[in-house]
Amino acid sequence: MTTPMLTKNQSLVFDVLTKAEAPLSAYTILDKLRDQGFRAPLQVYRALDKLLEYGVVHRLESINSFVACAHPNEDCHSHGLVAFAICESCGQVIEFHDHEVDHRLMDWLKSQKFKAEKSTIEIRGHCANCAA
Amino acid sequence: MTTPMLTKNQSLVFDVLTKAEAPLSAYTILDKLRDQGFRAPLQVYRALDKLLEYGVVHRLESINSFVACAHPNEDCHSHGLVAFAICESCGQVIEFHDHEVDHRLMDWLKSQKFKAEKSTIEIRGHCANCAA
DNA sequence: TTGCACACGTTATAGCATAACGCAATTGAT
DNA sequence: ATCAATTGCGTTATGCTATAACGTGTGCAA
Repeated sequence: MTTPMLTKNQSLVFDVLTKAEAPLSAYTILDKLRDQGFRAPLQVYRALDKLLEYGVVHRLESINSFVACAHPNEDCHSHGLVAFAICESCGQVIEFHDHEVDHRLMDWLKSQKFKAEKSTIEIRGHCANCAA
Repeated sequence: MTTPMLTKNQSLVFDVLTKAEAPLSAYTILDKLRDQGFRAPLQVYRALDKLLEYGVVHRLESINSFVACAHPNEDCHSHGLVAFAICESCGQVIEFHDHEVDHRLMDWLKSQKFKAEKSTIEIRGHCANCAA
């Protein structure tokens, strides 16, 4: 998918996520945008829905947060599954794509005649810097 | 880990999950246990915490729900990562363990010097019965 | 110009999870 | 025996996450 022009709200939310060094919750984004006129959660969630649809933002299900895609110029939908390593100390996220893992999972799903639509692969732990 | 004797509350919660045909949210479990004297969410969450710790229950992060482990006699901690295929129509969950996927992910994590602690692999879509 | 699609704003509400308090039972070391 | 530590439990209150439902304005195509 090619990313359309972003609306004002979408741009604001995307900028906040791009500048952040760690994933942000929707409510944290809201707080960061109060000065630009944001007042309600829906303003954030609606922008996020679109950004997710465009593939420029990822949702981290295990921590109810959102990050900008680490591969801005590629198409996240085209390189298959995305995996995340999430540091529980510093919050940093490493994004990663692997065709081997993809294929293996897809083969299994196929053997079960399961039609995959969305996937979540998240590993929580400690990054190189934070691991004592 | 060997599973210790379950307390009354833990047994009640575990039974509900075992009998369920689909994952249940904590609040759904609460409602099903009101007749046995459950009154507050914490009663459910505390039991769930222990059952998760013992490895007899899994949490599905992407749908905020819980399922009994599909491999009651094995030790879920010993066979590494667990993956789930979750049907968005009927709610059915297929649980699955694959060493290939494990190793591939673990190798990558190692290359990043990332110390993994918890993992989430969840695929949402439609099962064989529900896929039109 | 009418109808449609879409983004937006607002209020209210639903759904998920935990903090903080106190009590009771158990265990185990001294 | 007794004291301290641990664990489970019950309750109230609260906080965080997400969406429903309503109405407005704008742009564009038939």
